[in-house]
Amino acid sequence: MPAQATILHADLDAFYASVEQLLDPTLRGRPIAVGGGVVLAASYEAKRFGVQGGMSGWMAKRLCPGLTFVGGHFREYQRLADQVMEVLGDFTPWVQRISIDEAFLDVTGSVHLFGPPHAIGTRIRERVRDEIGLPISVGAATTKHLAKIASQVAKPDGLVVVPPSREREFLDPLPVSLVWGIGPVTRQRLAERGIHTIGELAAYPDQSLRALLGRALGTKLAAFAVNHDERRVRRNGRASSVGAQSAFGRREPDAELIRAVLGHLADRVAGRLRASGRAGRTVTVRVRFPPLNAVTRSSTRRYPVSTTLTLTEIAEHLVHQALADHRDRSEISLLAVSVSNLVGEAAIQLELPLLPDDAERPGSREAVNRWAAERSMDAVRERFGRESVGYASVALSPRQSVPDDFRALAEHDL
DNA sequence: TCTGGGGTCCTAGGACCC
DNA sequence: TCTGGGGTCCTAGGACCC
Repeated sequence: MPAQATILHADLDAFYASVEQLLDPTLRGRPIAVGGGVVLAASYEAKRFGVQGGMSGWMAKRLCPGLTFVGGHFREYQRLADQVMEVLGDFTPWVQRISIDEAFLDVTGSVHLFGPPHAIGTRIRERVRDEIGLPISVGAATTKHLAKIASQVAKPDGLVVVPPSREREFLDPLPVSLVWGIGPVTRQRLAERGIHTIGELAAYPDQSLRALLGRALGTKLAAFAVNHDERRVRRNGRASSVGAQSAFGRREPDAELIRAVLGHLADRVAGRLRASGRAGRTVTVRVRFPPLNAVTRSSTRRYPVSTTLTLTEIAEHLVHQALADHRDRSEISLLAVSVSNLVGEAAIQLELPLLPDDAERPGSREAVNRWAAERSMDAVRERFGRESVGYASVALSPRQSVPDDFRALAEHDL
């Protein structure tokens, strides 16, 4: 029984951009960005100029005048990433995919088949390069967290193995921002205390850390500092919430706009819920007021929701509530709808007495009608495509909106 | 020319129950 | 007839991740 686990973190490099360069050889070696109005991904050649994901297109162009924007081949991203995950699965059944382009592998039991961590990492990188044509970085260590840091250090296109005896030596000089869970706000808060490196973080008293960052994060970081970290690689579970959002620039929040956008969002969300046989009791909306302040309103229902019409009505009510609380704001720039507190099919199909006609109550005539109408619409769409029937997609500055195929990449399994 | 979209987890206060 | 403590659920906001 091995006392120590061996965990790998495999992470495709500048994934979307690498796929574009794979598909079109004339793009190789050049600074490119996937996207347009906003940068969804940048190649390493572009990153050298400071171009980053999430950045607006004009800003990226200003940093890197030679930048080429390419339209996304979103289906290809999914297909190629799935192929990579299959390769990973050849080395161990213990693969935890954490996003489209990265995964943890527990290879503790694979060492007798494939050799030490360094050999496994090397073999994975060769196979992904030879069989799929993409660069991938790999980190290896005794915990997930450390393996992930190692792969970040390995990038681009590298392999870093942290031997168990040299963990402190490896970690201490690294910036705290490499620690999972430390973002800009926490990094700033730590910097104000003179903490910049992981070594300095480790030396900081646990109590003070908790006082500074709150119980959960403080405890987590304290545990991390002494390497008492979560190391179990779980296989992937199901999502616990489903949502959709749409940004549309500054608009006056008139009732018509709100109904149109929410109808569209609710359609996406409820459609995915029905497709996976789930429904959720809590409906949350988010309203963003320019430039970036957002408020949320939520409502937990007695019965789980999965029809577009019901979800739209609830969301509309919540949005109007939020707007009423912020009458001073004359414009909004984003609406979001999400459903949580999910339950499975069995819990949805409750038979209840058919008394008052409440659209949210399972078994009521109205609920059955809605459900049936939308299920038949789902069926038509399945055969003839999403656009064939149903809620007209909202014609809001279409150049700003992101294609459905791109949205699908970010969806978690329901 | 301002900043996309899909998620998870934590905190804090209040309601309510035992 | 005042007080207490714990647990659970809900709501709103926020940090963070990819």
